[in-house]
Amino acid sequence: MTRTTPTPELACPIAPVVDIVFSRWTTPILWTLNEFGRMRFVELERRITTITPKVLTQRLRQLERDGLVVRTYHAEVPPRVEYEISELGRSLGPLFASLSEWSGNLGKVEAAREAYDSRCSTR
Amino acid sequence: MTRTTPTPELACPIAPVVDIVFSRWTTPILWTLNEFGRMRFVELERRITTITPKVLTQRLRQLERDGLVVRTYHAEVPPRVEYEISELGRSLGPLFASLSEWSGNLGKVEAAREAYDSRCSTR
DNA sequence: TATAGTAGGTACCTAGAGGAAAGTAATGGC
DNA sequence: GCCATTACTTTCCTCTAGGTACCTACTATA
Repeated sequence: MTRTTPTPELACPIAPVVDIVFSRWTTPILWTLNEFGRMRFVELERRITTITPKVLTQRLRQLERDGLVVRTYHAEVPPRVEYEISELGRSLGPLFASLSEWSGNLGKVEAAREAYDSRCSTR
Repeated sequence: MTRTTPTPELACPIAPVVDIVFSRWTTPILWTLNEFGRMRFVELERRITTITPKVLTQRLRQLERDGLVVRTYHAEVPPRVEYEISELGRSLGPLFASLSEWSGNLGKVEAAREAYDSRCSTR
């Protein structure tokens, strides 16, 4: 988790970024906050329908620690907590846009898979 | 693995791309092949120093199936296999460049972490 | 004869991410 | 008195990516 020395596989300079930004749940959370703005815990939970509260809390804490998300706690009667993307997080916007654009190629990936699978099953 | 129906968390349109391209080892493999061109198995193994042959094979097979990497087998005396990035894989180039650029922000992430940790330990 | 090199395959194990379900504190509404 | 709501926390369990270690076939070279 805490890598003090850059590990050798990081001869690849983008691996650390992937580590921080792109995992199963951090990506949907960041994308949602970037797309729809400030939001409460339950609202996030409802948008990212399949996430469990435990995991949502874990990922949000991690993203807050990494400075990508800002958490605001309002000590009210039913507690109210708001999450929003930080300035640093917002700087990922163009990246998300590129990814969104590249997702147009998912059809090609699917086609490649089918071709590969039929090549293997027929022989 | 084989998601026939788009799962609900994929209300986030970039999650599937992340699934295919960004994991611990697929990223360094794709980046290396994109950066240094066609390469043999052992050469990849040596560049990505900490990967084990088992995992390298697994990831290469997956990337080949997804159409991102092309494998060429030469039935020679000591067998020779070459891997290169496909055209589809090459289309990830700009993305990698953006990521590489964003990695300049890793210092900010580290600073945010230290700030967060000191905030928690002092109270 | 033995060793090294290539491109893997196989069996077994561990760690960490994530899922399920229930609990918690505080209080307003019925 | 009881339930609902919010934002979690806790416990327990599963599943899979990845690691370790060893094996394979084939041959050139020392």
